[in-house]
Amino acid sequence: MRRERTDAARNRAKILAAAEAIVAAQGVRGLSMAEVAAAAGVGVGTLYRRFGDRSGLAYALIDRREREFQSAFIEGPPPLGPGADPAARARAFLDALTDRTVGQLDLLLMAETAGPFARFGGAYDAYHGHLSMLIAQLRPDADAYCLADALLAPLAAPLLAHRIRECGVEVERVKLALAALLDGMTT
Amino acid sequence: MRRERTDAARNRAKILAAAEAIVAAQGVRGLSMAEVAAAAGVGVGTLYRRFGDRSGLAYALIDRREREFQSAFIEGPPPLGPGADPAARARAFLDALTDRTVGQLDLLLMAETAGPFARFGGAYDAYHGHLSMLIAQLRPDADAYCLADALLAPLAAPLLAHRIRECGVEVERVKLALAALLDGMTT
DNA sequence: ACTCTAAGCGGAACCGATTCCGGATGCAAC
DNA sequence: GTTGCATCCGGAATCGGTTCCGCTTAGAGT
Repeated sequence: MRRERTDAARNRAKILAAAEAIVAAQGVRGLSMAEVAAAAGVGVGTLYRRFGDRSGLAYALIDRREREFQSAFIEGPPPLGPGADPAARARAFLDALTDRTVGQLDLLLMAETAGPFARFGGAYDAYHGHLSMLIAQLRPDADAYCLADALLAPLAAPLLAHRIRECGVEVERVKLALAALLDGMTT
Repeated sequence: MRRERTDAARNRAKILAAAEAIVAAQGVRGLSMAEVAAAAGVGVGTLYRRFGDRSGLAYALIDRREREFQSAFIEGPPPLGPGADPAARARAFLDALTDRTVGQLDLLLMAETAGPFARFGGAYDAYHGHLSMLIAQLRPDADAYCLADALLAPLAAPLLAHRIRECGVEVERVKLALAALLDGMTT
């Protein structure tokens, strides 16, 4: 694994900047690979080598925006970070994850085209690992691995988008329902 | 809403039969709109008028296969159908739904490309309505609507496919985890 | 400074989903 | 049996993601 060539790094930055600008101007719908390439002044091949595919590009944009969230629950202050008791941390984590998911809904919808795991795997695994650790502390006898999936699944972008945008469900209700499940599990 | 024209009905049947045959012969991967149209002896436009898009076609194939499941939990014998207590029905329902989801994984993956709701809405709504009714009986004070979503979400095809195929998780574990959540909710 | 090579580049070509629209056809009314 | 027309049909054209491959270049070694 050697260092990225300087021209490659420059192109990566140009592409991300161009993509960010297009999303800001036209929304996620307008984010076509050809257009991003043209705006960044590179060939489409370059986008694909760098990001794999359209979801990969979306994921890179998301990743950039939430680097700090990822570290907040790993090493930040309580209740998200270490220090609080596991139940409070889990609750805070699910609440925070709900908010950031709602905040990035369009990009997530685009990134999850091929399922949440194709490229989004990295971040999902981080969330899953964190939550299953907390659950294991709460209920050492339970299948923390599967339970973590079950608590994370309701935050899938397509479901949230549908309920919030089409059905008028409030974000708070979603948080409360998850918290209720978590409580039930703890008891 | 008038009756479907006879040539249209005939074409619908030819298309479904051709699609079924292609899936049987080459799997879901080989199911391209152009190929289905050619095999059915119709134009691609006909596929789109009938089924809307690729997911719509996949959904039609699924729907055809599980008509009986849909009625089993509405009017069949207990524990799935009416007669058993709500907790047992909910448990049986989730178990059965898990099995049929795993059984149709490839088609579901194809159908859910644009989120589980674009076209899959009909069936999802049926499941959701049924489960929330049961939950409302168990916990009249809870937000049955959101809780039903939360229990159904872990059965999303992309997640199940990933866990079962890539991570080697057993179907039974998934069922047990869901049952545990349900128990916690009931208590 | 020069050479060599792995890494990177651009954009044409490809592929499959989706749209469009002029022409054909079922069928209900007469 | 004929007519009127809403519905349906076919397939060419479009559109955008993805792949491919011959050319270019950064940068390590000499």
